[in-house]
Amino acid sequence: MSTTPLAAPRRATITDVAREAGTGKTSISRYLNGEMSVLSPELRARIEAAIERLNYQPNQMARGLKRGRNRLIGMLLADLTNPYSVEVLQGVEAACHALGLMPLICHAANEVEMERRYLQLLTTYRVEGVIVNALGVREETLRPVGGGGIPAVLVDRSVDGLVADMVGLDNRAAAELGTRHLLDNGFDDIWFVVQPFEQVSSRQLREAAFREVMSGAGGTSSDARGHTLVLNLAEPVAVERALAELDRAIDAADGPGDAVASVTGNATGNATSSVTVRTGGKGGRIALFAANAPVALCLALHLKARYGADWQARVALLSIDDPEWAELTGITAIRQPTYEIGYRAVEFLHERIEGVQTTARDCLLPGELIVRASTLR
Amino acid sequence: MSTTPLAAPRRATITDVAREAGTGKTSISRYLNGEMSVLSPELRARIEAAIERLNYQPNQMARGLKRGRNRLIGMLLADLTNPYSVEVLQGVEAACHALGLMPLICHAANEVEMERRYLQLLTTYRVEGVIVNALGVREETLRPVGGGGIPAVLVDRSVDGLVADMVGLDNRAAAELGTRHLLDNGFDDIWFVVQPFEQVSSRQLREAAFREVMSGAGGTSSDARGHTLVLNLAEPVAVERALAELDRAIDAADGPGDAVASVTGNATGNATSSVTVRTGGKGGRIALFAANAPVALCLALHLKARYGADWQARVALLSIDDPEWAELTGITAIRQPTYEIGYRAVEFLHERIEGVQTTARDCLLPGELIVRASTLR
DNA sequence: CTGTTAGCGCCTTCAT
DNA sequence: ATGAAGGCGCTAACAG
Repeated sequence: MSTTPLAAPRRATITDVAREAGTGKTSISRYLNGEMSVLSPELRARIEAAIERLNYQPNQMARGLKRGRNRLIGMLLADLTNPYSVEVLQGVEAACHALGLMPLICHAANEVEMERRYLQLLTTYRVEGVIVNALGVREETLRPVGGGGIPAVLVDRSVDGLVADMVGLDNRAAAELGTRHLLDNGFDDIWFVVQPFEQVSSRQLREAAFREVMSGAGGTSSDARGHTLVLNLAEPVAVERALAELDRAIDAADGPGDAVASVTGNATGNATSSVTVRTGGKGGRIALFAANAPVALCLALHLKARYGADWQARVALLSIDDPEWAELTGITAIRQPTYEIGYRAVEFLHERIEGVQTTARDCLLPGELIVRASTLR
Repeated sequence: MSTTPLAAPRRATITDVAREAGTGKTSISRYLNGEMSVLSPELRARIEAAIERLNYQPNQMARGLKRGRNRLIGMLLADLTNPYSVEVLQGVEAACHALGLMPLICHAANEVEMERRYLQLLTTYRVEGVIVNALGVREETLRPVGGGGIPAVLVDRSVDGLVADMVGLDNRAAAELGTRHLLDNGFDDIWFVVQPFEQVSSRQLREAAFREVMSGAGGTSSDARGHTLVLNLAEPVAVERALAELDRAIDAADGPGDAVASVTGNATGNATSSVTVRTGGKGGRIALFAANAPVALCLALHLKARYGADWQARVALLSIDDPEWAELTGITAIRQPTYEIGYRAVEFLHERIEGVQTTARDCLLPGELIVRASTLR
């Protein structure tokens, strides 16, 4: 209704309130900090009124400066574009809310340089702790943080050389779960597709677990073959090359009866070639195991472009991460307990901030397999 | 390599640096603020060295307290789950980066109460301005902000009663673009599906523009029918009901030549069964115009569940917003210039912070139609 | 060119 | 139960 007044002179300070309430700053401060028991009901009422009248709101910065803690924590995200991040964030926010913390969210957009800058910026704002889910974090990058005295907890990936709490998916179990599912459903030619994993512990673990299960399966079941394909999403040409390799395998695997030889190598140039001989039947349908949602999306888009809307008839797709389009497209997925990951991360951090000195803890949460049409039969 | 030292005594202060450099705080301060021209090269070098040695990093909070500005701006998002928000955010971050601002990102998770709390919290941290993309913002909610003296710029929606800059999609043009596209491609039964739009200006505008075009079309072309369907995503039962209504329409419109009776009920048990007799030709295919991505996703999921993977053969889907799964599923979309929206918002805000006093400005950016298989033929 | 002196808004002894 | 004084880390006049 009424137009808001344009006059916005200057926010009331504690001094203003004191004057308005006819008392000293100390009492106001006490009121603000909830030390009610030490204030006469009378004074308390006056203060309350003054605050109301002046629409006073304490300046967090000033409080922080004085008491040394500003209730700010940093949350460094490598990639908000990844639904995983947003979901984790929800948990983080909920926990912060519950613990009276304010998360400073920083989005590095997959740029290592950004990560460094943000970390340094957070430090500059004297955040009380940091939750890190970054790409290029190396021990030295985090030095100003982990070492500099401000507590840090890692999400999804650990950083070697840096001892810190970390919380994330139980990668081994998840990769095993997925691989077994594929094997159990008769797929004997499985491609694990993952972004460059040398630097990222979670990817490493997933890939290793996949390989382990596959090699075990080789002995047990007929002769399942497992391949690892690296998909460097940041390098379009590398992606091209990797996908082409995949296409060859798919084409070769398709169709019944006749034997086909396929030579494959990985994208890093450090080619790991493998020769496989198919023996046919419907069972020849290849299965793709995407290490995370971005990879799965890339694969799905490519396959759809190449084989048409019906691409799933030729290839099965399973992904770690359960993005919103998974249900729509019918791919099976391993959903991460993202919300809880975020929540726990904050809890850990909070404990550290409160001075807990335990040795670094790891919290590995289980993933949930969501079977959809893609990997059945 | 080396384990990070656990000793993390206390961050160096400007005083420490001064002592270390054998000079006064003022010079340090000058150095920090880039007033190099006023420092002897010699002193400057000593300062540089001292800072390096102590790994000193100025305390932003303290600076902010003193100079009255902390370079912090608030960014209130109604729903980070909506890809739109994340994309806008990227623009915001880029702009902040360029302008030396630090965005404090707040995610209200579609809860009006949260929005209020965050707004108040931001105020408490003395942010210099706020970018608001909220759900339940009413003039009074923003009072502490817009009126309280701290500049605000609105994104995507305007708030009546509140005069402030706003930047967003040119909703009228976008809705027209989409509707015309549908009409041009022979669809004569179009459903505009939107979340409750009484409170949200952008939704209102889109719906109105849709209706306008449709009524115009009724006169010109044959006799196109336009419907508006409200989908309250927050109310599962309401969603059920709305989707059931849609199903009826789809069943009725479908199929060529021969008459077919189909009985349908929805899953809630609260069955709204309907017997329909199809009469039409291919032209009878209904088109759905989703007002944004969340709506489109909801529709797509439902349709897929009801009509199977081939649902697009029965219904065409066009959406404002171009989520990552749009390409995958082949629906046509109107992509918003999200990045630019975010970028401009920050620019506006920055100007306000710098004291620009112009009357409230609106910046309406055009959407881009991306035609895909769904709405062709 | 460089250092001294006051605060910014708040919390915290320490008296009263 | 209440208030006065000092200081958190930094900047901004003023002197030298």
